[in-house]
Amino acid sequence: MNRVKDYRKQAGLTQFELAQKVAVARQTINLVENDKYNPSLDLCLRLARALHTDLNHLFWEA
Amino acid sequence: MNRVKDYRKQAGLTQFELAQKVAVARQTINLVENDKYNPSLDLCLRLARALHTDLNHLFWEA
DNA sequence: TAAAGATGTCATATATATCTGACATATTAA
DNA sequence: TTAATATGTCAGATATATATGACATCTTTA
Repeated sequence: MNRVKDYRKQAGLTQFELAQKVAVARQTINLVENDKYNPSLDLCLRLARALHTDLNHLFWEA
Repeated sequence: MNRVKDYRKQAGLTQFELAQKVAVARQTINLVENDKYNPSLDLCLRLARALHTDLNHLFWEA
């Protein structure tokens, strides 16, 4: 239950546009948003920067 | 340049003990601490919980 | 000292993240 | 309604995270 989709929509980006920003395939964004797998830390960092937030906001639940 | 080693030492754990807590091999902890590769988000989350901290403290640099 | 424990590293094997290409459906715009 | 765009998903291929076993070095303790 990460917050990638929320932050992406708030940024007005499509899955494809976000994928380009972080240099992965669109399918990868789709799978991450739907918790279909487990992204690498490096991808998580790129997502957080592309969405102007940080790791905790995207992926941490207290 | 993550902070896993700092938090592990502060917790008084060896690489082997931390590895057991998060259910990976000792070598995996060693490689993560020395930035030899790119752990999965799931492992990052387990490390953060085992070390009583969060993703940003372990892996985020402003 | 010597022995035990901790760490760094290698080589090989396996599981899985990620890619490419494709197609179906849903949503939005002409 | 049609055309274009966005999303969800599948199958097959490749790259890489992680495991296992082993060994060397360094540090700590008996």
